[in-house]
Amino acid sequence: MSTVESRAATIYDVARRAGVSKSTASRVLTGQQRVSPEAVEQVKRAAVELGYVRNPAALAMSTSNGTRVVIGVASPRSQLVVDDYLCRVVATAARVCAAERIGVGLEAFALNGPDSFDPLARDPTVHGVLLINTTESVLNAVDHRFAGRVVSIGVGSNLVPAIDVDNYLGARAIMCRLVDSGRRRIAMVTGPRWMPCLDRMTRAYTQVMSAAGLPKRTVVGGFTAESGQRATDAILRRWPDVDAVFAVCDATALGVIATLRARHIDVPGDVAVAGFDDTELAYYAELTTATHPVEAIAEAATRAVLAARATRPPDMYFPSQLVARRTA
Amino acid sequence: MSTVESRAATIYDVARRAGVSKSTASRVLTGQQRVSPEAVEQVKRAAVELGYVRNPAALAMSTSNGTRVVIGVASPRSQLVVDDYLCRVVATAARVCAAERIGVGLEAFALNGPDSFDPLARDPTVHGVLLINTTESVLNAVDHRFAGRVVSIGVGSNLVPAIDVDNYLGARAIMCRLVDSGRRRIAMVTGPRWMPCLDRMTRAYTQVMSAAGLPKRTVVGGFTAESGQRATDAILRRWPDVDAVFAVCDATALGVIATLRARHIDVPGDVAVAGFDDTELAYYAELTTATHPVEAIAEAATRAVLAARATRPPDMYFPSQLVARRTA
DNA sequence: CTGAAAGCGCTTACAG
DNA sequence: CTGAAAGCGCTTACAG
Repeated sequence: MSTVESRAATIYDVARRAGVSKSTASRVLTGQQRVSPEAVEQVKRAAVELGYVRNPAALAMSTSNGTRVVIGVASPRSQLVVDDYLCRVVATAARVCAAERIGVGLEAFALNGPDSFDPLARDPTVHGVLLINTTESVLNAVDHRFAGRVVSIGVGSNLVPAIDVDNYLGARAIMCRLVDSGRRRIAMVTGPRWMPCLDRMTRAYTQVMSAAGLPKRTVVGGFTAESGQRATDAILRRWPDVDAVFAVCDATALGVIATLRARHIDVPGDVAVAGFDDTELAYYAELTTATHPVEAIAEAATRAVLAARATRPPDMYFPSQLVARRTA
Repeated sequence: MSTVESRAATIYDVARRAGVSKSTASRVLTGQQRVSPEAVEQVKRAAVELGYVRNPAALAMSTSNGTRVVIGVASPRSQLVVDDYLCRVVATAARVCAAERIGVGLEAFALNGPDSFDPLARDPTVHGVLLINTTESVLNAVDHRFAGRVVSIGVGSNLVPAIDVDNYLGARAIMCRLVDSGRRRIAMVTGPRWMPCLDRMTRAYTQVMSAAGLPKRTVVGGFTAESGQRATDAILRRWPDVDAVFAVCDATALGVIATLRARHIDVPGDVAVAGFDDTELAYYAELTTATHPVEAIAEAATRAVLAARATRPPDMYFPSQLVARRTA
């Protein structure tokens, strides 16, 4: 339908075609009240016919709307580690934002300090923020002016909605499978202590173990195979009778398996191992795990930020399904 | 050094601090001639002291500079398939662009037709384009006005520089290893026919085979394990005596290995298998492969697009190293 | 070499 | 309910 022009249609083109002023066209397009039904009708039609998409650069100039959605990754030493998970979030956001001609940026910021959010808050090019690996300290630093334009893929706050995987129920499903299949001396490899979105998984572990009258055994890990290796060393040293290990992510679980097998401990014969995320690696390693719909989460979070509603959107937790394979 | 303000510094702030006009400040900041050394000095200092980063939204308004770098993925049926590789490119671009407050977008566009580039060319929010999986037809559609602002991660053209892995030498190294280790009936699983950046790999295969006086055997594959499975079926049907398979990517090679082993064909005893990319999966599968420095390539390509030089940058081919493991 | 002015596309008080 | 005008931050002819 859109006419082929040498340049994209502007609001001026739309207004002229609809026979109204720029102001009226703008009111219609921004969905304001106080416009006659006819004007609404004309403008909307003109916009469709011209294939109009508003220029976010111009919007950013007149409001402080911003031209980009920043993916803000909280990390110690504010150094950016780009793993698989983060890549998928960024790519999804870039795809979703493209339809509105908004760009995506990727930045690390400091874990602590009340000013951690300042650079973003002061940057007029920032339309909204997707928080990754949030901490309470970061959440507290979020400016009120950002309400409705920040969401957290992780834990939320009064101001910031959480949109994340339901890793509590996912972890529960895994733990129940371990217990139901007769495992009793189950250790858990957690993530870094400062990452509160993993607390839900630790809670699931603790509750299932308590309910079954079993002793809790946790060690701190990271998101890498190497951390799984170190964790396994620690577990075997402290609890040589361990008969199952549950790790917060697949990469770690793979490191656990490799270390166990290197010590001639059979998986799953001697020790069952389960991860979380259901990555491609897990499929090849026949690893028991739980799904993590990263793209769906990232898309929902991005849309929430783009919408920039005045009110805080509700939290959303995406279901995680148990994927039973050979290792547990 | 930068003073903490409630808003980011504008060029007006810089000009005032330097004691010159906005125009002069702009000339200095854009690196034009015709400015006194003193003015240059003052303005530069003021910019540093204020932590000035120019607002790309405003730039985009006055020039047609654009606020985002679009990652344009050519694909049949213009449907976007986001794989690992693409994710890494997007995340890298998003990280590099963030420093200049530019955003990144991810879009698919049609493989054919002289108009495929039009929507991008007409969009004033587009600062530059990173082409992925380019074809000649797409390259021909690139507008002259985009010279210096498009680079191709793949094949290039007169107008568009290529920045990519040197998959010719990488493939050669793999082929030489296969031949040197005594393999003689070597099949190659190529990529989709329309993807010209893979021609360099096919050429390496052909040349090594010719030089060794061996017969060429190629089948078409994709970038997935399933395509490796189908390719293996075809290879075993046509050349049951095959003793090595070289696939254009690790995912395909893994599919090849799985299929061979399912048929009780030993890898590497009966058939050696090699891939390309050196992904994490390859490490776990002990797959012989060649490195593919995706992040370095994406960073170089992004910087070239951001620089937006008037002249076409030179082509760049990043070296690929052989990674010898168990499968070949 | 330098400044005042116009303009990019949009929104939003301000008058009607 | 509607239009004319100002303004967001920048660059670039246009005069000096």
